[in-house]
Amino acid sequence: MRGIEEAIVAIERCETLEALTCALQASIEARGFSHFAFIDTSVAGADQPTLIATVPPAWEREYRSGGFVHVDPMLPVARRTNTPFHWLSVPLPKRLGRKKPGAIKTMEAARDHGFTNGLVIPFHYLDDLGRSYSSVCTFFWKDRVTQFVSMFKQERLALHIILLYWAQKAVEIESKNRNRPSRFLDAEGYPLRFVALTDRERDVLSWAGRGKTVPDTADILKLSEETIDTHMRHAMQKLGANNKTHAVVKAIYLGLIDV
Amino acid sequence: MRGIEEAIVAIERCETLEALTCALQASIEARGFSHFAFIDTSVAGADQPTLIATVPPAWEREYRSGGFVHVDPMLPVARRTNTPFHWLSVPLPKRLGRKKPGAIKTMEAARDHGFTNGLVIPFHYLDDLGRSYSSVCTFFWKDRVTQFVSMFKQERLALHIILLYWAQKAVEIESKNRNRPSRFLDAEGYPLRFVALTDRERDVLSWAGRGKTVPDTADILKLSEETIDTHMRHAMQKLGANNKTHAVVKAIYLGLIDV
DNA sequence: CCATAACTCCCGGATTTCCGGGATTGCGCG
DNA sequence: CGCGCAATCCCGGAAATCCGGGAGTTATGG
Repeated sequence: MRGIEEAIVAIERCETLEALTCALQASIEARGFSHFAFIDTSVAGADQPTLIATVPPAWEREYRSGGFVHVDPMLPVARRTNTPFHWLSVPLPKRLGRKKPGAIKTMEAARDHGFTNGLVIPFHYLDDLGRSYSSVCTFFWKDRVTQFVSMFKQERLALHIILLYWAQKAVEIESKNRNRPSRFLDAEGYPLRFVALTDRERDVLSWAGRGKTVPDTADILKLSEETIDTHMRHAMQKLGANNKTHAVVKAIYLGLIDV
Repeated sequence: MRGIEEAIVAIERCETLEALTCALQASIEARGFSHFAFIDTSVAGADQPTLIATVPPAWEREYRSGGFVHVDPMLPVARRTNTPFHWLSVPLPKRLGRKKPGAIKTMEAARDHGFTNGLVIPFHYLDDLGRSYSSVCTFFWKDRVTQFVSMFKQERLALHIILLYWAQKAVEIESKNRNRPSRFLDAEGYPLRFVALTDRERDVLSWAGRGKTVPDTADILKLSEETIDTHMRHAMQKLGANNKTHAVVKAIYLGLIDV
C-alpha cells in the first residue's frame, strides 16, 4: 500500500491526457504491471469508445476495428460491479452452436497478443450535470498466472484507489474537450434526473414491464383501454421515451418502477 | 492507511445488513469517529430514503420526520461530486426573507444533536441491473474542529475505499433478498436461470431498450427489417416473453444486455 | 372557491409489432 | 461431408401501438 498518496498527488497535478497516461503508467510499473487500458463504457451502444491505453498499438487497433467493445465480456461485468475483479473470474458464455460468440473471439484475440489475464477496475462517476459515466481500466501483466493472482490480492486496493482519482481526472479533462451524450435524456434532450410519475402511470408501466398489453392491463386494472393508453402516453412524454419499451426501461433505471 | 485490508475483509464476510452496519461502525471507531449515516440519494423525490445509520435514534427520527432529506444541503453536493468533503466546506444559502431555508434548519438541528461537522463521502455505484445509485455516507466526530480537519486529510482515502466495498456488499445483500431471477419464467413456466442469446439477438434487444423500432434498428445495424424481426422473435421465444417490452425487461434483469 | 392535477373515457388514422409460414448461406464440429 | 445452428432475407394479415385531437369527474391545497 506504499506510495498511494504520492501517486494521487501526481495525478491531480496533470493537465493533459498525455501527462495523465504517463503518471498512471509509472504507478502501475512500480507494481509490476506492464500496460493498462482505460475504456469508457458509459454508452453501451457507442461505436467510438474513449480508449486510453499503453498496450501495444497493434492490439489497440485490433480491439477498435474488430468492434470488440461491443462483445468484450468484461465490460458488462464492469457495468454491474464496483470492485476490482480479474479476467479468470468471469465465466465465458457457453458455445451454443458452431459459431464463436464475440466474447470468445475477444478473449482469444487478447491471448494472441500475449494477454492471458487482466486486473479490471470498474469506475462509476457522475458529473455536475448528473451524467453517469462508467469506465473500466484493465491492467496487464505478462508473467505467470499464479504470480498474477498473488499480486492481485496485494495490490488491488492500492490500484483501485489510485485509479479512482485517475479516472476522475481523466473524465474531467475529457469532458472539457468533448460534449458527451447522457444515457437517458428527456424530451428536450437534457439529462433525465428526477421524473415524477403518478401512481397510475407507474402501475401501467409496471404491467407493461411484465409483458402485458394495453387490453391486458385494462382488464387487470378494471379500466378502459383508452385510460391505460392515456397514462402510458403521459408516462412516455414525461420520460422522453420513444415508445413503450423505452419508457419501461427508463423507468426501471430511474428506480421509478419495479418489475 | 492502516487496517484497510482488515476492514474490507470483515465487510466482505458480512451476510446481513445488520452485520454490515456493525462492520462499518467498527472501522470508523478505529479512526476516531463516533457515528455514521448512510443515505441513498438516488431518487430525490422519494419520501422514504434508504437510511442506515448508527447516529442516536432521536436524531434519525427527527431527520426522517422533518423531511430533512429534501433540504439537506449536503445531498445536492454529494450528487455532483465524487470525492470526500466536509460540512464546513459547503456554503449555506443566505437567509433571504423571514423564513429560514430548510438547509439552515437541517444544520441547526444537527448542531442541536451535537454534530457540528461531518465528513461526507459521496459515492456512485451500480447495481446488478446496471442502475446508477448516488449515496452519501457521513461520518461524525464530536471532538474539536481542528483535530477533525487533520483527521480528514489522513483518513479520507481509507474511508473512501472502505465505503466502496461496503456499498457493493450492501447491494449484493439487497439483491439476494429480492431473489430476482426466479421471478421470471420461461415459456414452459419454469424459472428462468440462464438464457443463451446470440450476439445479434442481444444487439437487437439492446437497441429496442434504447427506444428503437425495428426499422430504426435495421438502419443502425445495416440489416433488413425482416432480419431484425427474426432476431427479436427468437429472443422473445428464448426468454419466454409476451412482447418486445417484456423481452427487453427480462434481458436486463438477467444481465444479458446493456442499455 | 378556484386552479391544478390526477384520473377517467372517447375517436380515428398511421405506424409498428406479432406471428404464421417460409428460404438461403456459411460455419465448424464430429 | 453432413448436421445443426447463426445469420440473413421474404410475405401477409391480425393485433397492438402511437399520436393527434378531445372532454368530464374528483381531490386537494392555497
